[in-house]
Amino acid sequence: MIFSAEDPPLIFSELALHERLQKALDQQQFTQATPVQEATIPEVLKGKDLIVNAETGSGKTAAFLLPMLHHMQNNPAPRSSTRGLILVPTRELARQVLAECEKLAGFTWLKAGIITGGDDFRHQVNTLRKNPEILIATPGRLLEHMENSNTDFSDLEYLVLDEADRMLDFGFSPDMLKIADECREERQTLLFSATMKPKGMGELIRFVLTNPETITLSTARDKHENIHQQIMLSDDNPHKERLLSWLLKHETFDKALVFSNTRDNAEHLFNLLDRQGLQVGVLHGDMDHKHRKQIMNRFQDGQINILVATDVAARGLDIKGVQLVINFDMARSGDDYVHRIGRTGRAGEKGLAIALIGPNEWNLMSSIERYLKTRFEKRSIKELRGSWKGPKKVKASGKAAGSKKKKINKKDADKTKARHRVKKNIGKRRKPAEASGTAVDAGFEPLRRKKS
DNA sequence: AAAAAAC
Repeated sequence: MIFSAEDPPLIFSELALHERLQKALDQQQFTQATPVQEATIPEVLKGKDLIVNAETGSGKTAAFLLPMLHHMQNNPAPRSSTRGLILVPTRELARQVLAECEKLAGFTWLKAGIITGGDDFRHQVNTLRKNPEILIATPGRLLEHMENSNTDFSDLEYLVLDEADRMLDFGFSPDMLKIADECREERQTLLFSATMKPKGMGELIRFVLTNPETITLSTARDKHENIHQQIMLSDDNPHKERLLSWLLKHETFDKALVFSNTRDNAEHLFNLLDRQGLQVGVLHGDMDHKHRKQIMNRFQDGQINILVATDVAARGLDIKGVQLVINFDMARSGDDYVHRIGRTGRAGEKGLAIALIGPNEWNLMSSIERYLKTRFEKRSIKELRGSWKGPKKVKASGKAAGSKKKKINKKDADKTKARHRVKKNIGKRRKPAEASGTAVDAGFEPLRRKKS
């Protein structure tokens, strides 16, 4: 099923949600449902298993919270154990989902609890004893509680995987399978992401879901119309650092998010910008939980306006005022890139995303361009212009290619590349189907040669 | 090759 955002918007009251939920929506002045909410809420209420694809910042969280809360509010089950379990990939995202849940459920008696690493274990045992209807959790700590028999999912009605492709990838899938195995079989399972590719994970999905319906909202990764995307070619990291400082000092933004591919480099960039007197913080998985919380709070309420982070901050986080995203290192895949830049341009706002591209990131960048079916705008800063102008033009078939004057018509060049790519892909499709799984998952991988 | 998620 494919929905278009061009249909007239639906007013929340038409969904006939429970009056106490409607009251919370009114209070927060949410009058119109977003397209993903409009498409998903009725289907969840019908009891279907769903795979939902919708772009970053389109309102997916409320799309699963509202129908869950509505159903629970209309069907009280005071003696039931956990009724809804929501799994997310990071602690920060868990806190955010909890906050949204508490807001929407504010006029009901429904309760939500949070179970993540880093927080006090015994305190969480107490939370679980109170038996809230909804649990929001990261997999690792939840499994510990499960092993200690602190949980009971034998009555579970809803299992939700937020950032579902991430939750089912290699890093998380063993934990996910263990958790899903303990959940009541007659439950309803909902998968949400901006970059979900059901074909790439057939077996996992069959294990977790029953007769799922797929809902795909248009423009998941095709358009990103409200995010202006640019690249800057850079010689090396020192050059990138000069570009970074320049951008942070000359661009106008309320908040900026800078992505680095490693924790070490995130720390390094933080120190660099901090020494320059910028209001900056850093976030990565090697920091203790208290510090992580503190930095997030400070970024949220504007005490710092620049956050340097690893991919811990790439998915799901909804921080008001992030108008600039800088990829100091290019994202490792097209999907990672989509999630990173999706921290800006949320809920119809405008945003700017700039990737600094070093000589060894050229191939990565162009494979992401092909994956997104887009061409990034090249930008350079006069005062900081580097010497590297991109890769040397490679000749097509041994004919003269040395002359720099000879410019290839851009459209022709694109066509040539497209043909080349199609041929490669045809070759791949003829291979046995088992190869397709990993190839599709990685985002840009289909365009790369396999390592035999 | 590397981020995240457990203690």
